[in-house]
Amino acid sequence: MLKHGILGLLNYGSMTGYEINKAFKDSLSYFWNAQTSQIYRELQTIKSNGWATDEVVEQIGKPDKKIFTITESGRAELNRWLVEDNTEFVTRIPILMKTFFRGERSLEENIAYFSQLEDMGIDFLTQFQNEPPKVEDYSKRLKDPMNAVFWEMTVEFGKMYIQMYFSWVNQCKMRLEGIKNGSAQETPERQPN
Amino acid sequence: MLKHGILGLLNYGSMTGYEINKAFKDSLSYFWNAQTSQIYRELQTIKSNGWATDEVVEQIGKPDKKIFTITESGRAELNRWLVEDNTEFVTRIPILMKTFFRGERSLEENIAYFSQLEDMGIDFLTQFQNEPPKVEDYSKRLKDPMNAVFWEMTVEFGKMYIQMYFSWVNQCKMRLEGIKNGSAQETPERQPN
DNA sequence: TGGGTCATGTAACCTGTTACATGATTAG
DNA sequence: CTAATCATGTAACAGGTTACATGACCCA
Repeated sequence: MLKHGILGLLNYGSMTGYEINKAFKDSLSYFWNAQTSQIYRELQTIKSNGWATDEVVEQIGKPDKKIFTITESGRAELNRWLVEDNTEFVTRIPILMKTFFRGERSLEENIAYFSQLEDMGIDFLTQFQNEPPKVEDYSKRLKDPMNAVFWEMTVEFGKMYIQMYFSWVNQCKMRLEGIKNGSAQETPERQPN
Repeated sequence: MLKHGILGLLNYGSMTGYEINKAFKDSLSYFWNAQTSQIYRELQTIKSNGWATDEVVEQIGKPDKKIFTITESGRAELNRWLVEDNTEFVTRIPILMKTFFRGERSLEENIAYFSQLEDMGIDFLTQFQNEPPKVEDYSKRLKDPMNAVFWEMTVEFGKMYIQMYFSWVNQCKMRLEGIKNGSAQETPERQPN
């Protein structure tokens, strides 16, 4: 998956590991985390699979750099992956894993927990609004405006997700507050379907 | 994370690896995939960390089974994890990774792609409605009704997520259909903020 | 006689995380 | 003088995936 993300970026134009890392942070990091070390490792694999070639360029006043260029075989692999029909719907959501077992802690602590989740969402949103995904810079060379349509779609997903997330968090918080204030119908003894 | 999920289940009552696997499929699998082999491996680690003990029980007409029981130290670890404040907001979403690079393919193919995403959502929803998360069975021994509140919250998240997902997919599909039918304002040349 | 349930895993590989390492240039 | 930017990674470990292996019992 990460391999194919890198391949996709290289398809926009030749880049160094450093640039890929930045491009990643500026766009894909909103829904996919990748460590710098992992990117360099994947580049090795990509090269040894023949999906890209590299060229070392010496620089004055700066460290040497290694520019990766996608090959025909790499482009074929990218397209194979794009067309392949195996993406799974289920995504690991760490927040839900924790929420699931929260019955173990006190009511007050759990109300605070949801406030904390709310804060996390706000932090993400702030970051998202201050430094919105900006792949545009990396693809000036790409004349095809269709790419931008898909970038926007992933951004749109992000916006809708955050909105949904906030309403979920608030709903959970309100429910716990209802229980705290002793409204009996909030505790599920025989909840309706 | 998986370790702590298993620990959480063991906290509801002693179980074999087989039962944990089933409990997982019936509840946590809606937001966390785990292979059977992985569960057995994690149980080894859990045991060697002293978070659970095991007891082999011979059976007639059935294979022997190994019942795991959470220890005080395991319960402490579960609570440490629950209280710990390190859950990251960003989740890897494979579907977005693919969508991001879809500009590479044709319009028609991309419209079909979103139909396919829609079908995936429908499949998930069907499965979700036919066999809804049912942890209840595994926790009859737990008198505390508070647990169910949190289980329901994760189910609620799932419902809201699917809804959001469907409206995103349809919105994307409609946008592509708009482009296909030649409405110029859909192609982003200078899109507004 | 064929498929489902019960019940255990191992081995190899791939992917992700954490910690460490180096060092010059440039802008404030 | 200090922090950021540029630019490369390695090593070790943790977590996830795929393939394989075994075998009895029960129900239709």
